Amino acid sequence: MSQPQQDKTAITPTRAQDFPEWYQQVVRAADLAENSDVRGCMVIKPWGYGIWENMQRSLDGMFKATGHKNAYFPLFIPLSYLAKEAQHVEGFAKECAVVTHHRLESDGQGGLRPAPGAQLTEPLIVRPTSETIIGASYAKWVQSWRDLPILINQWANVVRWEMRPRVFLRTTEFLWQEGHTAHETAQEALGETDLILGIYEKFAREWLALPVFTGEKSESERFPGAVKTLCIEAMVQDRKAIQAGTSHFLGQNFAHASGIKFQSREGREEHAWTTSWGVSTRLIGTLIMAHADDDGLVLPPRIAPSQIVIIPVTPKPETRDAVLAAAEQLAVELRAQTAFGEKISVEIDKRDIGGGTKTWEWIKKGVPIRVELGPRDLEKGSVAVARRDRGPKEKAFVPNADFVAKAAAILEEMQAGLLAKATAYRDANTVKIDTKEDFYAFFTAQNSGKPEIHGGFALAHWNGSREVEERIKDDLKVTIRCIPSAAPEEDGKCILTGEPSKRRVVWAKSY
RNA sequence: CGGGGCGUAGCUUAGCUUGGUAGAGCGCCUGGUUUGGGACCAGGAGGUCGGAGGUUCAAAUCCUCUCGCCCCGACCA
Repeated sequence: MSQPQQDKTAITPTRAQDFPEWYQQVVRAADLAENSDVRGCMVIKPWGYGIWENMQRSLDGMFKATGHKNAYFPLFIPLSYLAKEAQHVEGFAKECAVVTHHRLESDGQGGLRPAPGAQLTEPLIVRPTSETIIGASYAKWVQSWRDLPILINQWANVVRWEMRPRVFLRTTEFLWQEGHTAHETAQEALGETDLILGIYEKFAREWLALPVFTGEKSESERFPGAVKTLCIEAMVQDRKAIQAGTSHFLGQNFAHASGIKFQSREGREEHAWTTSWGVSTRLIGTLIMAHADDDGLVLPPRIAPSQIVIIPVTPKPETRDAVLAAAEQLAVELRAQTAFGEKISVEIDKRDIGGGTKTWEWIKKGVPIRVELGPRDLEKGSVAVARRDRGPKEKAFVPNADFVAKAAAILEEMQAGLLAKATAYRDANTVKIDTKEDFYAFFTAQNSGKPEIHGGFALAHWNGSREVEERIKDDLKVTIRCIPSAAPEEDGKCILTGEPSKRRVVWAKSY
């Protein structure tokens, strides 16, 4: 049966029909990334990588502004380093790629095999995270309290051999930044952990248009080896939670493991207090699931690789050159405008393909503003402006100069609109729950065979025990996403045991 | 690693039960007609049917082994 035109969506299935499949289709339709021949490893295509570059640039600026510097440490970590921190080994040993040889030889059948004579005396692991190898350097660098703090970040790739990969959300190799700092006192290190969490929260809100809960992880969700893990948690459109960034206070655990010692102001030998923190290409997956719709990606203007695309309409060869020249001129004028404190980014799509196809490609890629410019517009001195936060057919004909003058304001309005929409959605699906029955009902789908979108964030009391968490996880696959830092103290009863509790925590199903 | 499923053109796949040597749609290329719009018509390129072995006059199809991928669980930025 053919669908009426207005019901047709660019992405099938829709979010409501099959959210995970919709996600995959958006990644493909927006030309962000594709699976490679290597299991769990993706190829990030230019449009996807452009988003990552913008994320890098913005975050990097904020790290630098708070005194951090970039450096780079090895991809390979000696196996023995990982073993230095007990919790850390337990957390990562199961998912490590291991390098055992340094040479290949012919296997006599036209193929290659690792040369038996070229076995490494100590295997190397491909970093799943760099605490241990960076710690080894810090141990050499730090002698005195005067050498502290060390505030370093690195942009790198890491490998975690996960069981079930999913593009951007959980890939075997992923790109991230990992900050590693060492401090003289616990208090200073805790301050660093908070500072970074604040940067992550600000970045999520102001750049990604994502409202997030900030808070601390419960013991069972903590980073392996950390004393305290802070996080930002976002809600996406299937109402699940996604951990979008973490900032860990590592106490002296890794300093002991790596031997980061210094002589204090009092002349005593002490271990440094360290932190580590990171966000990854998972943020791109988060962005997609939070903002995209049934016509494809919707990009917050502040993070879009191109904020405006100009689509020249060239129906007749005789007007083609004039239209292209006008498009170039419009691009120059727009690029002179400033939005969010930076030059507006503009792209002209001159490809020789059908106009409709071209328009839909840009809708699916989520470019914030599409501008059509054709011969009739030239005569009238106007352009046709379409916004990604409005319907695909909706366009406004505005005088050229007016559009140039208003472009920045439109982009900023769209950015604010996306945040408002995401916040309203998050708030509408965040509920206080006080009884076990309500809690279980909230997280149980009506249709168990093919669960519909359900649940959300539940703010509920908890007795603080690991047993309750595990019970709820086993029953419902629901976990504590964070113990929110902003939540006021409030007397209540644990959702499961009825024991007294001082504070509500955030529960949700998660990615 | 347990339990299911699947590997046929760039993508989605038909054919396999009942062996006779490969078909479609989309995409791609060329030409034409269109053109404020995901258009239409015509022609064309592209496949050692995941790999190896076996049965047979003959294998995408039957048998054995092997590799890879997807889904469901435990784990995770």
